[in-house]
Amino acid sequence: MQKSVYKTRQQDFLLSYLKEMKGKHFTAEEVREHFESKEISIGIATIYRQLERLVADGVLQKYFIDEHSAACFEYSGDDCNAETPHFHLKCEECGNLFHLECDDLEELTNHLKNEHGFTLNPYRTVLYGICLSCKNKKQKEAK
Amino acid sequence: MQKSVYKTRQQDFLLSYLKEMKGKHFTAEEVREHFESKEISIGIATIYRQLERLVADGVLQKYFIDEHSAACFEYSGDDCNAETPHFHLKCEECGNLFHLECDDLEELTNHLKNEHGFTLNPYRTVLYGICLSCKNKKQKEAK
DNA sequence: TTGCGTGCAAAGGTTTTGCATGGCA
DNA sequence: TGCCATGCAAAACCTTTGCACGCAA
Repeated sequence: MQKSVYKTRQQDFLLSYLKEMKGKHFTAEEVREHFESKEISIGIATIYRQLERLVADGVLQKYFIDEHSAACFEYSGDDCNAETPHFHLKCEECGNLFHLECDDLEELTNHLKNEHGFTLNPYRTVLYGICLSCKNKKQKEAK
Repeated sequence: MQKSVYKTRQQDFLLSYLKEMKGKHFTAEEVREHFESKEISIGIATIYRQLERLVADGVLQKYFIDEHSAACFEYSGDDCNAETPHFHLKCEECGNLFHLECDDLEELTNHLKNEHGFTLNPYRTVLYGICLSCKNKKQKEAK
């Protein structure tokens, strides 16, 4: 997918909404609902096409939280590296999504790059596990 | 989903196949094809139901490699911790999947646990990024 | 005027579900 | 015999695609 040649009403609406949602994640369906509630009509196919284009441009990040539910998108600005990237921690128990600042995990990124030649994409990566409160809950139950 | 109450022919076939596939990953469809080629008929619904049950039991791990393609399953034995767990590295460029031994990333696991109270599930986690050969390829192209 | 972007509806692929049947205990 | 597991087909779900039309440049 390449950059758009024409500017359209829909693109403007979309982009301004995405910027508004910076730091939050959303699905294609949620975008559609947002505009529906504002009585702005944008076809779902257009939304998918535009989101996909923005992902290709690197303006938008795409990742999956729940297996086989809708894809999540997140606005990360025009230049990923200028922003503070973060990892996503997903609790398998309660389903909550935590954002983890990249600083903490720079080691990981560097380790992968230096030792394994693997350039990690923190945006797309979701770390699964159990969060603290759920772990505590589980331990109590076990007693 | 709870443990099965009755033992069935299909469960036996499935489990022995899964053990055979230890360390490799497979989709529900691939399981179906395997048995079809052996002229053993197991309905796809049964396969999904059994796989899901085994995931709940912790015997099987489930993760997604490609966004919105089929889920991957992987047999990890009766006790995850007794085995050598590994992470999955997925190259966004060539699509290859690399297995990464846990030893290397124990630091990460410990860091998350100690600093953030997050107990990582390495099996389910897929780290996305660019592998070395793809990175080299890209740099050549850029010249 | 040219051809890209849009919208609709249909199709696509994976997974889940309802319901009748088969088979384990 | 009672009830769980199975199989089939249909449905559900998210996403992509074909095609005609509208609109930006």
